[in-house]
Amino acid sequence: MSLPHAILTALLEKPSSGSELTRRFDRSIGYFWSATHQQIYRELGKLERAELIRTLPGGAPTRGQKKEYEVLAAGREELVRWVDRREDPKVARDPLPLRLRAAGVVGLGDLVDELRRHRDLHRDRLEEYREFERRDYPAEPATRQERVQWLVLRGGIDMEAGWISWLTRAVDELSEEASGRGPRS
Amino acid sequence: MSLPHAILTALLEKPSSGSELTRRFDRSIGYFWSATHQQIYRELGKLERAELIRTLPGGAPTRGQKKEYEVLAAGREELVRWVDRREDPKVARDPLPLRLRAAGVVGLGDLVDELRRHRDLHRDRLEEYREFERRDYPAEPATRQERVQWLVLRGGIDMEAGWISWLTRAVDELSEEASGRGPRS
DNA sequence: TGGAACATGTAAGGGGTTACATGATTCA
DNA sequence: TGAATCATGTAACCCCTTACATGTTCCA
Repeated sequence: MSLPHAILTALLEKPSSGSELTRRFDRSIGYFWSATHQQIYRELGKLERAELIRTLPGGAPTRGQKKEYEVLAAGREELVRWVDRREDPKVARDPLPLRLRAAGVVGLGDLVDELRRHRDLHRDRLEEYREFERRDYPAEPATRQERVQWLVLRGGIDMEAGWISWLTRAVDELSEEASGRGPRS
Repeated sequence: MSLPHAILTALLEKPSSGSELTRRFDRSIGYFWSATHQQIYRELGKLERAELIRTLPGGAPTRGQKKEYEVLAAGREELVRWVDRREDPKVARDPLPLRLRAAGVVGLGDLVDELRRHRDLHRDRLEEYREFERRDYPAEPATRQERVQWLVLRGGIDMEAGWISWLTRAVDELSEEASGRGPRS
């Protein structure tokens, strides 16, 4: 039940249409959640039927026209309840370590190359996040909202750095084994 | 499509029944994937119908009796294909940073306490993983399978350490704000 | 005016979560 | 023999993913 609350948060930060929300999920919210436009439109419909959000007056009723939404008081109250809820951490879910473990049984194949590729993709993402940080938080943030958004961004940065560190070690140890000629790359 | 392959891996490592698999998922495989017994039984049925696994001869046909499965050649081949597949990294999905971001808009409430609670839970899990490491890998592992399993475990350890580091920083910065009296705890 | 890009929406299929059900085993 | 536990299994619901569909706006 995180998507509706992520949408409520985004709409409180700034009233938006479905396509704008999709773009914002690809960017700042995407550090820890992703959503396709289909999910977002379906969820917007649900939230509107539940009277937690409404379309801004003057919204076009037809298909293909932008429809802007804003959060109603009931929506904000629901979000407060969600923030204050006690909820245990979920186990991370990532196929790559699983594939590595499978490779321990059936052989490495080209998996070390795949690990290198992932390491490089994470490096790219890390660089992108660091660029966001330089651009959006050049100085100590003033408001609580900015400080919290910065914290979340640094969570994304730490996460990417962690992956890179682990993948580097894995590539290092496994390429020794694969080649017998010492680490590559 | 990771669960069936996680099950194939586990069964190759050691033929097991559904309940045994459930316990093994709670332990070593669970660093990066979790599954309930319902998921596992459903998936075992699918894998058996697809003739990727079979019940060991002498398995009891009735309900309530243990049924041990082993992997067939086709199952191993499917696992090899999965390991060699090229698949991009997924975005992490975690509600806690989202809740933090929501708190930036609607107010912190008791969220800092919740962050402390999560930090402590991650500390417990980290300690548990480190205990596994001490117990299961006291010396340099000899086989590829052991080295890979150790790498996966260290991935879990790194991940937990990353969470603890981030949560500590978040608690530190936000408790200053919440109290105005400097960091607590 | 016609094609490309944009915006919203529908539908199908699969995985995950939760609640519940049934047979077997164990043991007081 | 009856309750507790174990092992397997069924069912319902919701979210996520992918493919596809329809209307609008922009612009060469």
